[in-house]
Amino acid sequence: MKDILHKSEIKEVLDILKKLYPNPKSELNYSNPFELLIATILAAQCTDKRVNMITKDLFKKYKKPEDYLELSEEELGKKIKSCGFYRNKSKNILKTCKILVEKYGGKVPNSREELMKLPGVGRKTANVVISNAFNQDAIAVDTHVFRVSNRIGLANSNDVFDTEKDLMNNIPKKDWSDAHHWLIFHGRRVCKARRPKCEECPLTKYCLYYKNQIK
DNA sequence: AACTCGGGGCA
DNA sequence: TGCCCAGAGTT
Repeated sequence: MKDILHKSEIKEVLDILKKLYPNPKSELNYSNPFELLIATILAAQCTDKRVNMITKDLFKKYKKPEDYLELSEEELGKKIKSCGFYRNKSKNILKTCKILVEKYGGKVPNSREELMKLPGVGRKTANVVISNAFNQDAIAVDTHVFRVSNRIGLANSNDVFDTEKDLMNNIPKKDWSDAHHWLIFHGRRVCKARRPKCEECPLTKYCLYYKNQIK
């Protein structure tokens, strides 16, 4: 028996989140699959605003995978330094670009399986790319989406894959993209990993985590 | 399952 | 100063 809210409660929760975060558009709104891929790799453990600062400059000169092959790890590392973990990210991006050129003709593959073979691309990044750039059914589960959705009862699993399935079952498809951002915003501002601000949260009426806490 | 990578924003 | 951050790879 899964500890998940009823359909009617889920609808109310989503309505509350919608009002709470009326403008859920991410800073990472790249239409180009390649730029979306690079921006999402950079976004690991880093806010979208900072990634946007980096890519705004980076993408002026480096638009295609081929463009990156002339860069050394040190050179690219310097350009992306402010987003953190820059040595790993630089190395992975250069390897990924090399693979994109040599194996995929400079294009970004459109399947999760192929994307996850690329260095620096895990399930979350792959899901971001296929859902946003290739219009496929997927919900990218990052730490915020995972924590918040499992706390309030939109999902019930300690596994990312099952959380994805729960969310896709419980949220209407038209809301997937927005709900992804609602959960992230709420996770950052209110439903934080440590010291969640339940006293400010309009979802406590429904929240299973809150109900378990107060007794 | 635990560890590593990390500069920068903010209290 | 210390805490925290739109993950992924390695051991």
